[in-house]
Amino acid sequence: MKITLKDGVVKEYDREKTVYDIALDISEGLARVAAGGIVDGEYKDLRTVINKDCTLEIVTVKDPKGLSTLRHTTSHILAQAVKNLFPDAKIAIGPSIEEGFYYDFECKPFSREDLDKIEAEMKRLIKAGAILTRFELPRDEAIKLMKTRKESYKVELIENLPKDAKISFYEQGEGFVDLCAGPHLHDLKNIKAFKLTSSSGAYWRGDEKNAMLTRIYGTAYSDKKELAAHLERMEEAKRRDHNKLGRSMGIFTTVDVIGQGLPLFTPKGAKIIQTLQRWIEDLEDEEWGYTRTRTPLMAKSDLYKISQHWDHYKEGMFVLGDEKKDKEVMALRPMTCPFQYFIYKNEPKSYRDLPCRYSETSTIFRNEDSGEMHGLTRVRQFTITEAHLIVRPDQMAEEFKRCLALAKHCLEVLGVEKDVTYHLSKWDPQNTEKYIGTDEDWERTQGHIRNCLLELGIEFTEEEGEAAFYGPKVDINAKNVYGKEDTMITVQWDEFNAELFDMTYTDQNGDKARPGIIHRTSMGCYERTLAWLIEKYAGKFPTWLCPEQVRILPISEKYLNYANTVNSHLKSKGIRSTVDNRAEKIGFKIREARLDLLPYMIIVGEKEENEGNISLRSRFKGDEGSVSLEDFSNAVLKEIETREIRKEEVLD
RNA sequence: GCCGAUGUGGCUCAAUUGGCAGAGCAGCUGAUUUGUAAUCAGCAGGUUAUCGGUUCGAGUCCGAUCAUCGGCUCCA
Repeated sequence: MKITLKDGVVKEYDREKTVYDIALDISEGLARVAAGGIVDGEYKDLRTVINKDCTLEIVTVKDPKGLSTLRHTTSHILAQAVKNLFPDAKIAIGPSIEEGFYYDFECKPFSREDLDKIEAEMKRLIKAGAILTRFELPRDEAIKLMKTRKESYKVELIENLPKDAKISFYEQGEGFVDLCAGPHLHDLKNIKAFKLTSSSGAYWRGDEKNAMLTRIYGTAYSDKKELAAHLERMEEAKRRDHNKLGRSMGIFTTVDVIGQGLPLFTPKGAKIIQTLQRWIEDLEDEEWGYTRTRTPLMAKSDLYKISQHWDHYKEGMFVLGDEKKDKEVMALRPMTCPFQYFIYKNEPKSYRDLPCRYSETSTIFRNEDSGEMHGLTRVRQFTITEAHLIVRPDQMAEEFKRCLALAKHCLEVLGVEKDVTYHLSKWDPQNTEKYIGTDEDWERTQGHIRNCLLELGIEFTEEEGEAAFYGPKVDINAKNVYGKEDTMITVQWDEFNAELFDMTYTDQNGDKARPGIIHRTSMGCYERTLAWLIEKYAGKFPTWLCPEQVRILPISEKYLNYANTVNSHLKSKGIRSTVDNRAEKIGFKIREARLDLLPYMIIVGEKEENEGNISLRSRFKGDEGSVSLEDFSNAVLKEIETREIRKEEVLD
């Protein structure tokens, strides 16, 4: 195999030793070393890559760059295989993504059998083992090349590139050429482990006005072992999936005739949500200076016209009545903001009254598109403890930071503070008609939020086009078990609504002044938060959140009285305990309590009754032997009151 | 909303080319009174998501609707 190195030197390599030999050449300055470099003794993970300047580079596929290059090249092989098997297919784009890659085609939908055939063809191409070469063409010639190959999507892509651009292509064997900026693996034999995972539809260029293409998702790893580990992780994720686990644990269900996006919470699920709600409400009121409001679940359309939601989101609202026929048209509320504004406006406010922190556990309704609904994370009715802080301009930053601090506290208590990412959601300067306010308004308010985040030392990214139409916000996001990101908490900086609703206060000079508004949640909506907790803990909730915290298992009915005594003792302390009074063997009762993921089991029989104590079995340590009831109940009570998250120490 | 897949007792799954809807677990009843992950026996449970069509005959074939799942788009 001949390879032209950076400075034109042509070298002959023994294919089996290529990677090692090129590594030697790198040490002599003939090729370049990738970031991450070469790891001693790990030559098996090294791959050669063709760079944009046509140099070869050694990367290790454990590095992000190497891994994404490997996946990107695999996506090109996918394109080639699809073209071989379905010659009418047109190729669109095929990038690497976080867990793998995809490629979009204009083609009939693919079945699993199709994917298997495509995989087989890919394996054949990889075995044939072409060496990739890169070449560049002037824009005109590049368009001509793709036109002769009838690749209209590629033509469109090139036409959107600058007129004087040189367009790069990669040739990857058997005459297949794909438009690509690169880099790519140099040698197809470097693809050692890949899998096509699924197929779906996707709009060309992500725009629903465009054609629906057929997308194939796949993944690739440096070797078969890592691929197998990834697939095993996916299986584990499926086991934790709240939509599966939440249903099988009897936390929620859905019913055809009730409707899509309208989950029903069973006593178990309702108890968890009630526990969360009581905690949040008391925390806000007793420690963070909030007051509670209670406002209607619906309002006349006039209200939403003032707030401008009617213009922006009418399609997403449940409207009661017909605008053309009815004198009064109502809508179920899609948010609580304006209702609380009118609580503020109920009485004149002085600068001394501010900040007003109004919180309400409110149920809101959004008519999501039918394809959007998912488990508990995307529903048409949800409940959220949301607040609106009406504050003086000089208080905005301080209050905003306090909201972030409260959010952080809530995340810590739930044990998920390390699982989130913070985002400064900004407007889209290219799409200003979607937003209220001027360029300066947005730069200023976004700047305020940026400063708050920096002052708190929070790591964050900035996202354009993610703001609310009335202001920028901090979104705190978490990933579900499959890696898909959802917003859990939001804190928004709003300088517009006070004007829309003519909210004022009297300042120190006796003049009317305009307050600012902070919209915020201290924790996500209960549905989504519950989903997140189910997945985080795989159903093994911290004790304070468990609907059933202790189950007492009498050895036989003879000890039922003692079991009831123990139960009464625990209940009197506010511990959620029950007695399993069935005439079953103890092993059977333990098995069921284990499957129900209970934190604590108490076993009582002759020995315990005589000695006046209990035998304890916990989810954390297994069989803990004999303990005094008083010690146990005090310890559990403390665990519940401090909302402790105990580590599991046994894996039986 | 768009592309695709799926839908059989509470759950997991059977049912040959269109030919009697079945099992395990869960449930109920009875027996068993049990010492750290499954005691035994019996009983009951179904308009095969719904509606319509083809057929002598439909869980199976066709159509529509509903729901669930994987994505896309959207998400105040």
